[in-house]
Order: sequence, then structure tokens, then C-alpha cells
Amino acid sequence: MVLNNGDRKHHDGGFVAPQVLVKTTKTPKTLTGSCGVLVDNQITMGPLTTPKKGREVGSVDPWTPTSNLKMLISAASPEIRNREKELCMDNDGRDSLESTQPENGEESEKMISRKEKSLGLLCHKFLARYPDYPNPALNNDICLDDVATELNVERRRIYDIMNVLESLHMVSRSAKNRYTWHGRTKLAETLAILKQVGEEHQYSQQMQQIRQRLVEKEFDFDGEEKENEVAVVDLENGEHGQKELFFVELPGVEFKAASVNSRKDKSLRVMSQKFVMLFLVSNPRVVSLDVAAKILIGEDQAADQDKNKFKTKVRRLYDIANVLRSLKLIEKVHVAEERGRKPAFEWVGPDDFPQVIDSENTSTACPPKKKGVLEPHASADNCAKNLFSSPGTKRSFTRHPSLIKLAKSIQDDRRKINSAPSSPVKSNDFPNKMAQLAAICKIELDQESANTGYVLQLPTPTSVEPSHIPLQPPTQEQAVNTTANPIPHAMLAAQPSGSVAYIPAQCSPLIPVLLPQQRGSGPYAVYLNPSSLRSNPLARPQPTSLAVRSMTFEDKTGQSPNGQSAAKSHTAADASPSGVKRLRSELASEGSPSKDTSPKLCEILQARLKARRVGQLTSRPSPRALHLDPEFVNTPGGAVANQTLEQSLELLLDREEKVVEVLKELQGSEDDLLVGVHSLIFFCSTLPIQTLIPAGYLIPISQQSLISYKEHSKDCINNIQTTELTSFTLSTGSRPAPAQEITPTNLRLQRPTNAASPQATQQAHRLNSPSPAILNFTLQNLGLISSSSPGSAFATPQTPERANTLTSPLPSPLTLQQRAMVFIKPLSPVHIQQTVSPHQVALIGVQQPLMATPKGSGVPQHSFFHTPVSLSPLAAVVNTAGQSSIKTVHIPQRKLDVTTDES
DNA sequence: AATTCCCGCCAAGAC
DNA sequence: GTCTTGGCGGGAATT
Repeated sequence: MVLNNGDRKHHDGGFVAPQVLVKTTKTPKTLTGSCGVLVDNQITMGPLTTPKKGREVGSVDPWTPTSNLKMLISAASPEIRNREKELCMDNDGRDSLESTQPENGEESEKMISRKEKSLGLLCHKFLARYPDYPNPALNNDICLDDVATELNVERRRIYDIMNVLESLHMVSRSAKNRYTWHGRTKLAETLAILKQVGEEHQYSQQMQQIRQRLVEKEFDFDGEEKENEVAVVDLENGEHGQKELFFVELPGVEFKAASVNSRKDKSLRVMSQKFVMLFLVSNPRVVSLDVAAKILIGEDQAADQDKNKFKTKVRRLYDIANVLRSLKLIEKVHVAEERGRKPAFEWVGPDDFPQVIDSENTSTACPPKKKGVLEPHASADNCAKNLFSSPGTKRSFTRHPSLIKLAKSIQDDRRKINSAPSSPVKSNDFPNKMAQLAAICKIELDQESANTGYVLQLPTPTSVEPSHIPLQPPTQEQAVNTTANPIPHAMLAAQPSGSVAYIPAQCSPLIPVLLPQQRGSGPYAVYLNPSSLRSNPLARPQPTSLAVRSMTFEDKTGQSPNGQSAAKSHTAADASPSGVKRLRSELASEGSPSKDTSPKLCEILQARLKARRVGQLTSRPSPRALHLDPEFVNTPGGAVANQTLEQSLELLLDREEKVVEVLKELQGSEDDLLVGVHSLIFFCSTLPIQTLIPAGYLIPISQQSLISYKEHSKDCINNIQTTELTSFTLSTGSRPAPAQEITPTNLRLQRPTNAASPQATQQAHRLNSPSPAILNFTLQNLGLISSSSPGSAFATPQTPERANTLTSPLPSPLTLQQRAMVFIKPLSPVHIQQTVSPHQVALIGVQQPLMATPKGSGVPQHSFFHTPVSLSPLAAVVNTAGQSSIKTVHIPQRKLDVTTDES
């Protein structure tokens, strides 16, 4: 009886599936999957044929093989039995999904129909298990295995559901095999953001064009027209809307590559978001499948090869739609057309959401799907120049090969991230790496020092030590003082080589953005602080209380902007307080002896990062955070007031001492200071002018959370020391602000806006718990972020100095600042990857407590994001270019994924 | 015939 | 090697 049913798919030719499935008429696939039992009543067809189901089988004999088999199986396997029970129960309950229970052959047969196994139904069942508005205090952990078992489905199906839910931020991945349920708590925000992004992309217009085209196509062929139309759109949008398409066009390889590599990370999620965007921006909230598919594909491509692509896209769209339907966000409808009716979906979900973000602020992202091969270095340079050189210009960077490369790297990272949901505790890794790092750091430091770069003095190679700097989120007031902006800035760290700019975000206090680094370096993390940007565009960021200072590594190339250099030096000097020395001395063990020269934590960190990076050249820190397509944005950085700088320095010094102490403790306990570094702080004094940001998955981070974080930062620090720094938990589960995607095009939108500040301030004042995402983000950033200030770097190749100093004058006013989008991807492990950062970046590592939950931070008020998995949250603040005031960004939390964009 | 979409192969990356 | 994740598309089920 048993037989393997042939697999249906034998791509290769005959591949026989090892798995066993049971396909009985009656039983739905309950047994499949892990159970592995299988039998088919029928012998199936050869390869390529799909096994027939139910009825057909039924025709054979419903009972016989299957039922018997089942019985046997169940007898043998309690697990199976349980499943069956569960199944029944489920059915009973809600939807009358009918039971697939085999008990009756006949009934089962009926029931078994495909519908019963539909993704929508499955999603329904899944949703029924969790409350729409979960109590954050409770454990909202979702274990995929459990769910799959309970729902009696293959895991594969669960992934589909989770990906869609994740795109709406209804769940977030906490670890391998684990997700955290958020329910609809973030839905409104997410939708608001998606709407904005969609608007920015001008999806509605695109849809119009496509519709027209479709109509036209019927009669005449127009390939060219399309392009023209597209071009028009692009002009308006700044192109980002169409970027995807462009990508496709490029080498032509993209597609292939993509298919090969496939798994473009989480494309389903990206698709899901975009699909939702389409609804949100279209006026009659109706979107037909074909139009959606075309937009999602980038329709140009469609021309050719892409029938298949289109079909595949449509399939996926159905998958997504089914989940969305079960979420009651859309409904299936049909649109009448000349030729008949076309399948379409209508949005029935919430229609008005608080407009959290300014449209301008939002950024758009493009999916990085394309992974074209790019030229390595050259492209990187070009990219930097082209992209960043002129802040004002908005071009679609996506097309640039270098961009593609970036996208690719991002994807890779994402993939890694995704695939490896590492457990939260990766601290283990650190030790091993550390040893290498030390050596590497040394070498690199030496080299770098030779090169140029550090504006700050590189104290000593020894500094390599992990600089753990306690993050202190500057209090709001502090932040304000320093920057004059109530809101912290976001900063972006870029690698030396890479181009990066920071973008300020209005929406959320902090928006971390990860940028892919071009060269081996990891992605950049950027935090934007909307308010800060606004407030003082010119002012330079100061190292905030965070005290981390950025260091520039490298940079041979660029020269830092003049102003920056001065400022930098200044800060550097200040920065290195006695505490630093202490650190050094302690750290000295690792590396070269420390000197009196004011070593800075930042330097140390950078060095470390760099070293690490070297060690991990291959594995770049991933820009995990980005889900969406990466896009790049140019943002002019704002300058931060210098005045505040000094003040901030003082604070910094104070904190440094604390940090030092902490570090000491850590060393004592840990092999490596770096180990377990969870939080990073980046300061960017300098402001990068432009930023490239990959757009992707959006994850909102609330300013409030940031704020709250700041408020508590001190406490946290203290706690950290005591608690081992375990959690930097900023994140408390409060609602994050929505993230936006940013596209390069958006950049132009940017405006230096001082006016906005009031809002920002208000927001800042709100207390929100920091979103956990932020923490995660930060962590990621650690590895990812390059200290170099992209903007400045790119914009001004010449700025070696900027890197070092906190201050870097921004050539351009803060244009971008306003909004920041964040895409957060859940990272589980916190690896901090160090990248060489040309610019100043301050990182602070806090040891992660293994498995420690975020809540560790002493801040009671905030409930942590409960993370099922313990991920250590990282907080990072980055300043890149310096000018912008220092704002501290803290990101709580463990996973992230998000990228944001903004315009 | 067209639409819908289940199913599971298989690649990628983490262990 | 195993396991997790998820792209992908054949082709069955439905309409």
C-alpha cells in the first residue's frame, strides 16, 4: 500500500520525494509533514504529476488504505492521535472548517476539499489562537513547531502565514522557530506607514498607468510607452517607485540571479507590504490581481520572460490575499472589464489611520531583489560619489551597479539572518571571535592609524578592547540642550568606503537604518533623529551622554570637512577622560599599550569593530534589518549646535567613567569585553549629507519609546553594571512609530524643517516605551554600522577627519531628517559586527546576558518587549557625519528587521 | 478554460 | 550531515 506518491514536482526530472504523505481522501494532509507517513491510496503518478486528492482517491476506496493506515498510524503514534484530536477540536470551534477527520470516510472526503486546507482557513485557525490585542506582559511567544503541529499543517504553510503577518507587524520573529505575537496592536501604525510609503511611491499612479496600459495592450503593443510612462512617474517620484523595475532591467541577471539565489529574502513579506500599500493608496480601494502583480514585479520586465514571473507573482499574491482575507483586511471581488471580469480584492480594513508620518518623511524602499553582480570596489566608490556627492540630487541610485551590489549584500545578510534565527544567545560566539579580533584589531589599527583617519587619536591599538560604553540615552533635555532639538538625531554610520548618509527621521525619535556596506563591511545602521535634525541643521552633533564616540577609521580617502575636524578633535580630547584611560589600561592587555593620548571609547570600539570586520570579512554583518528593497536616500545632514557639544562632552565624561567601570567588571567576568555586547551607541557628530538607505521591510519605531529610553537610560546604565548589562532594554513594548521607507527620490522631499520641531518635541515627550525593535536594531547595527559617515564621506570624499570628529559640518542642511523609517528585522543573535568605520561612531557594547530577557534593564516602567527568546537588545546610537547633534538612539529589542526609509 | 492556490521540491544558510 | 526557512512553480481543484 504504501507508496510514495510520486512527487509531483520533479524539477529535475524525477525526483522522488522521500517524504511520505498521506493522501487519503479523507484525511487532509494531516499526516504529512513531520509525520511522514505516507501512503497513498493510489499509486501515484509519475513524476510531474500531482497526486490526486481526495475525491479521486476516494473513488478508489475511501476507506481502505487510508483509513486503515491512519488507524495504524494513530495507534502507533500518539502524536498523530493528538493531532487528529486537535484538528477536530479546531474544526468544531470556529469556522466550521470542516473537520477533516477521517473518521468518516465519506464526510471526510467531502470535507477535505481543498478549501479546507486553504491558507486562509489555516490562517484563521492560527489567528483564533491569539488575541488581537495581546497583553504584552504575557508570553506571546509562538513556536512554529507547536503551531504546525496543532494546526496540523506543514511548517511550510506556517511560514507563509508568518511572513505575511510579519509584514504587518502582527508578529515578529524572535528567534529561530519562534515568533512573538503582537496582534493588531501595531497594525494601525503599520498601515499608516505603509500608506505613506505607498503614496511616496506613487503607487496609485503606477496602478493607473498599468491599467491604462493593459487596456491599450489589448489593441496595440506598446513597450515604449510603458517606459515613457514609467519615466514620468519616476520623475515625479524620484524614481523610486519604479526602481524595482529598473533593477530588473539592469543586467538581466538580476532575475536569474534572483531565481537562483532565490529566497530573496523574505520577498513574500515585501510583497505583502507592497500589496497592502496598493490598497491603501488606491482610491477605490480595489486592486486587481494583475495590476498588483505587475507592480510588484516591476512591470517592465514583464515584457519578456515574464509570463512565468507573472504567474508566480500571482500565486504569491493569492497566498498573501488569503491571509489578508482571514485578517479581514481585504475581500475578494471582481472587477468587471471589457473582457469579462477580473479577480480583484477590495480593502475592507481600517481606512483611516493616524497619519503618523509626514509624507515627506517617509521613505520608500525598493526591494533588493536583484542581486546583480556588481563590481566590487570601483562600484563602491562610484556609488559613494554618485550617490552622495550631491545631496541635492536625487537620482535613483538603484540603478547604479554599486547599488545593486549593496542590495545584494543586504539580501545576503537578510538571508543569513532569516535563515539563521540564531538563538538569542550567541554570546558564545564572541569569545572565539574575540581572540581573533584582538589580533586583527591590532593590525588594523596600526594600519589605519597609518592611513589616516582617526581624527580622534587613536589611542592605542590596545584600545581594541571592546569598548563597552554604557549607553546612556541622553535625556531628552540633554538632547535638546545639545542639539537644541528635543529629539535625538538619527545618525548613520557609514563605512569609509561605503557611502552612507544618515537620515533623520521625523516620525520616530530614532530610526535605525541599516545600510549595506559595499565593501565587505557590514551594513550601516542609521538612526535618525527627526527633531534633532530639524532643530539645528547646522549644529554638530555632540557626543551625547552616550558617550560613545565615533572614531574614524580609515579614510584615506576623504578628508573630513574642515569644521568637523576641529570639532572632532575637540570632542575627542574631551571625550577621553580618565575613565577612558582606565579602560585602556585594562584593555591594554589585549593590545598595545594604551597611551595617554586620549583614547576614546569610540576609538576602541571602532578598532574592535574593524578588527572584527576583518575577521569576518566574508560574513558581513547583515543588514538584516532591511526587508524591503534597499533604496538609497540622500539626506543632507543637519549640523548640530556646537554649543551643546561641550555640555554633552561633560556628560559624556561622566558616563565614560561609568562605562569604564562596567568594562572592568566585564572583563573580569568575561573573556572578552565584546562578548555579549548588546548595545551600541553611535554618536555621530558628523553629519553625513546623504544617506543611502535600503528600503525594505518597515518597522516602526516609536519616538516615544526612544524617549522613554532616554529617560531611563541612566538607570539602565546603572542597572547594566549591576546586572551585567544584560538588557538594554529600551524596548518596552510600547508601540513603535511606524517606519517608512525611504527612497532616494524621497530625498528631495527632504526639507530642512525646523518648523516640524514642535511636533517632534511633543512626540518626544510622550512617553512610550521604546520599542524593542530598536534594541535589536542597534545590535545589528553594531556589526553593521560603519562608523564612517557616509554622507560626508560620499559627499565629500575628502573627509578623513570627519570620521574622527564628531562634528562634521554638513554641507547640506538637513534635508532628510525629518522622517525616518525603520525596517526592522528580527535579529536574533546579536552579533556585532564591526566594520571599519571611517567615521566616528560610538559603539557601546553591553554584555548581553545570555538568554537574558530584555527586561533586564532596570527600568521597571517599561515592560520589555517580551521576547520569547532572549535576544539581547542592543542599543546603538550612531552619529555619522557629525554635524548633526548627537542624539542618542536606542533601540531596544531583539529583533529587528526593519529598515526604514524615508524621504 | 480560467482562476485559485495547494503542495512540496529544493536551495540557502545556519548549525 | 541535519535543520530551518522560504522561493518557486507544477498542476490539481474550483469556478
